[in-house]
Amino acid sequence: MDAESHMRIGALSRRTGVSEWLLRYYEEQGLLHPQRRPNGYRQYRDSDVAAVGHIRALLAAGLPTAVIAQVLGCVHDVGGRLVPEACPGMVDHLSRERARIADTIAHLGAAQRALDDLLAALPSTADT
DNA sequence: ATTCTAACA
DNA sequence: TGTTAGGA
Repeated sequence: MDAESHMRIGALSRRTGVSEWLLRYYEEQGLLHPQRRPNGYRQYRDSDVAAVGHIRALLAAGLPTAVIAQVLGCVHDVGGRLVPEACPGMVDHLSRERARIADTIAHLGAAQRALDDLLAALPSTADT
């Protein structure tokens, strides 16, 4: 019932929907560490399919690749779930990152309201 | 056919 | 980013 436990870049690309180009980029950034075959081809493990999913999730969270590399090293995959593992400060670091984003949103909201006030006070636009 | 690295218009 | 060259 087990699918191929190893695959080359093309197969991983199809299984994840992530381009080969991006897959190589992830490796450059230290997010994936495929083994190499004698011929130099990258050999990915079945678990890399899930790993790519995690990478995309972390990327969607706005984390820089350097941080993602750290996080991946502090996490243990249990049935698709990311479980923190012996890396004190990681969850805290992520929480502070979250707080920083909330702060940025607050500032943007204030800027938006200020612009709304400005626009409301401006003469109506009647061009033609 | 597939992948690899490197380099270019 | 893409693409192409030149190999293995």
